[in-house]
Amino acid sequence: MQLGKRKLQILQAVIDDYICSGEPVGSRTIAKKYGMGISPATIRNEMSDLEEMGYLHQPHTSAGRIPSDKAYRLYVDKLMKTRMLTAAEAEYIKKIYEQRTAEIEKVIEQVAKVLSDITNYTSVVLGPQLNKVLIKRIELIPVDWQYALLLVVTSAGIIKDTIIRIPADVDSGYLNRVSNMLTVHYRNKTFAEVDINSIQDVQKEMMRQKEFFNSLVDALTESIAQKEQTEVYLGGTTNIFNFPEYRDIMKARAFLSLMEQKDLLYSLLSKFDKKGVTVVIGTENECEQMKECSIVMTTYSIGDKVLGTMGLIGPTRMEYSKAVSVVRYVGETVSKYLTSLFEE
Amino acid sequence: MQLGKRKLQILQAVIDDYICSGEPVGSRTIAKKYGMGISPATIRNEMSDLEEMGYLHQPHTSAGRIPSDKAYRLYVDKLMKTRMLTAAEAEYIKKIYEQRTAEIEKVIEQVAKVLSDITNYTSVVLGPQLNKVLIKRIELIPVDWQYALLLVVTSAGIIKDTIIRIPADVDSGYLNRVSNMLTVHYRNKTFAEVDINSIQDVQKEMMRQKEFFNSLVDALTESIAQKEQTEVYLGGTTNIFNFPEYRDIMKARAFLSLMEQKDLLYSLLSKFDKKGVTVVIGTENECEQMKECSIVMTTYSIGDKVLGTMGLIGPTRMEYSKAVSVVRYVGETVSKYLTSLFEE
DNA sequence: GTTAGCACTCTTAACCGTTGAGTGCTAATC
DNA sequence: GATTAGCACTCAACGGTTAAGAGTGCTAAC
Repeated sequence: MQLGKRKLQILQAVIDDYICSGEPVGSRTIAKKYGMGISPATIRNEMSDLEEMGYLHQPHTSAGRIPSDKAYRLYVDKLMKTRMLTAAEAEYIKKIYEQRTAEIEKVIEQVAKVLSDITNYTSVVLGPQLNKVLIKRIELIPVDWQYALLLVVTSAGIIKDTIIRIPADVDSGYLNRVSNMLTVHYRNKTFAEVDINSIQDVQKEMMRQKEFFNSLVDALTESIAQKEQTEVYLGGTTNIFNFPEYRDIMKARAFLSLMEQKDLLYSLLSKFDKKGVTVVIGTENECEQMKECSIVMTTYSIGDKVLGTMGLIGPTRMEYSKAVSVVRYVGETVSKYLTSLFEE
Repeated sequence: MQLGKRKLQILQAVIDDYICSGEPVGSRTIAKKYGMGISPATIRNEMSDLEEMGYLHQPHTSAGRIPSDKAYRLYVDKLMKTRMLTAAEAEYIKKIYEQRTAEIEKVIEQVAKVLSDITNYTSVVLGPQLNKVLIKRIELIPVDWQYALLLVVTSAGIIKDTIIRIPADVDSGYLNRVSNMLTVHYRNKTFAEVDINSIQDVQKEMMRQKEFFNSLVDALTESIAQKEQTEVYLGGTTNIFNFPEYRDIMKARAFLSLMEQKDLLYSLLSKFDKKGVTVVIGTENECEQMKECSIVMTTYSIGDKVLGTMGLIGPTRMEYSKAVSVVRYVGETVSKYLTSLFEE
């Protein structure tokens, strides 16, 4: 069976209505609200066809219809009208850049807040992925006789700092020499290329403090691993309570528990690293607990290096047009902002 | 009317039972479970007295009794048996110190997680309050031609770092001189003493870069303000769903929204800065939204300088003995750990 | 002072008819 | 042949009634 123009119109009407009401949509409602000069009976016939084709389904015999994930997919790909941001939205988004901070983490944090505030969905932003940036300088700064600060400056302006213990008999001249050596060695490499073997090369050159070098290696590798894992910023997690489908305590709980599992979120979202906006609808999600949610995601970058992922999570009956336009706009402007900050 | 020994026994039985069941406790239950050789009828009489005295109340005529906040207060102050930690609990708490990190924030984060995991309540830990530590050194480290890292090393080993913009014509020698000057000026002062006026003294000495100095002042003051406000670490926020009294979606939502308001939490909890464990029960809370919750809090310190606050939030029918013993133990051991790390 | 007995209260769960929204089918209409 | 009015049918939701159960308070006996 073909999807004629009228079927598409009706499908769109059902989706639009369901997205905003959350209640199954009946033929009468469509005839009245989206009146296109046909009677409820005709609409019923069409809807029956649409159900057979897998675009709609009924929760029970005497209820209206609900769009399936397949319908949302069609909607997002073909039917949806791209929506412009309102002036108020654009204005609100500017908040991100107002503080003019040079710390990428602060920007990201603000992005999470703004995304969820504007859309009333839950926002997730992954921190910059270190494996995609280049190391520019490594520095060891003595803090006191016991500790030093290990500073890694990258091409994205990200400064990864860890405090490490230093042996008592190490002086700042020595730390300086080590810093220089590390910098020479790793300049313009990625974190992935910083492997232990190559560090042992350096170690050979600097036999004097074997033990110290080991702890340095530990700190470097651990700090990379750590950062890679868990930098997940959330916004508006309690927004989920706005949706009647989450009135059920068990569902709300499952959702919020999922949001607490940062590592799971990270592994789910870090996959989407292609540019542009990606929409994952309900059962398209691989993760079992997300089968009733949709994700609208994009990436952010400095220049053309993709740094991380940002997006929205909500029920499958999401206002896709709004979500997509907001996510796209924020993703693009954040990338521009970061590029202007860090790209020479 | 006096609280005789038997009344206390009965009150304790009601509290114990209610804490673990969450259901109003009837006279029969007490006679059976906590049998002290008296009949339900006698217990009824005693309970009636206890109600008159304000220790118990009934949700409705034909229901059992529920302890009032006054009863919990008595329980916590007099009745409660101090409980030892189990071996498993003590073992689990060791996790905090295993990573042997020298970063206080990492420790705090781990504390929040461990507290909530062990107790199944929601944990709140306030980050170290900068106004209580002494500045040891201020350093400006050039990152690239545009940015420098402003590093403040304190007596608590806390390193506050902010990236600031520097003018193009500033060289590293100049930054060094400024660092030294700031360090000399502020060594052994608290953040509260770093005020703009005194900074302007320094500015006079360093007229060459007025503009730069202003941005430095901004960065310093803002970074202090920022840190003071919002360093709140949470653990186990969804634990609240374990309690039947939070089956009600509106209650759960109110609780979780409260937990999202970090600044409110901060202002609520930062008041408790005396040593030892503090318990605030239900309506004893000043904050309206917390009138149905209890807080069990303590402080953590380095040496004898109190740094911050940590604790648990749960329903008023909290397992106080467990909560208090866990919070006390964690507070003490964390303080010891931090002291061993940072105190010379 | 304590307790058995009993009437009373109030919540909770189950049951059941009613209502209303919405469908699918059929037959008439355009 | 597509469209539509009409109608019987289905099913969730709502409200009212009832029965069960938990617990009390009171009274009278121990």
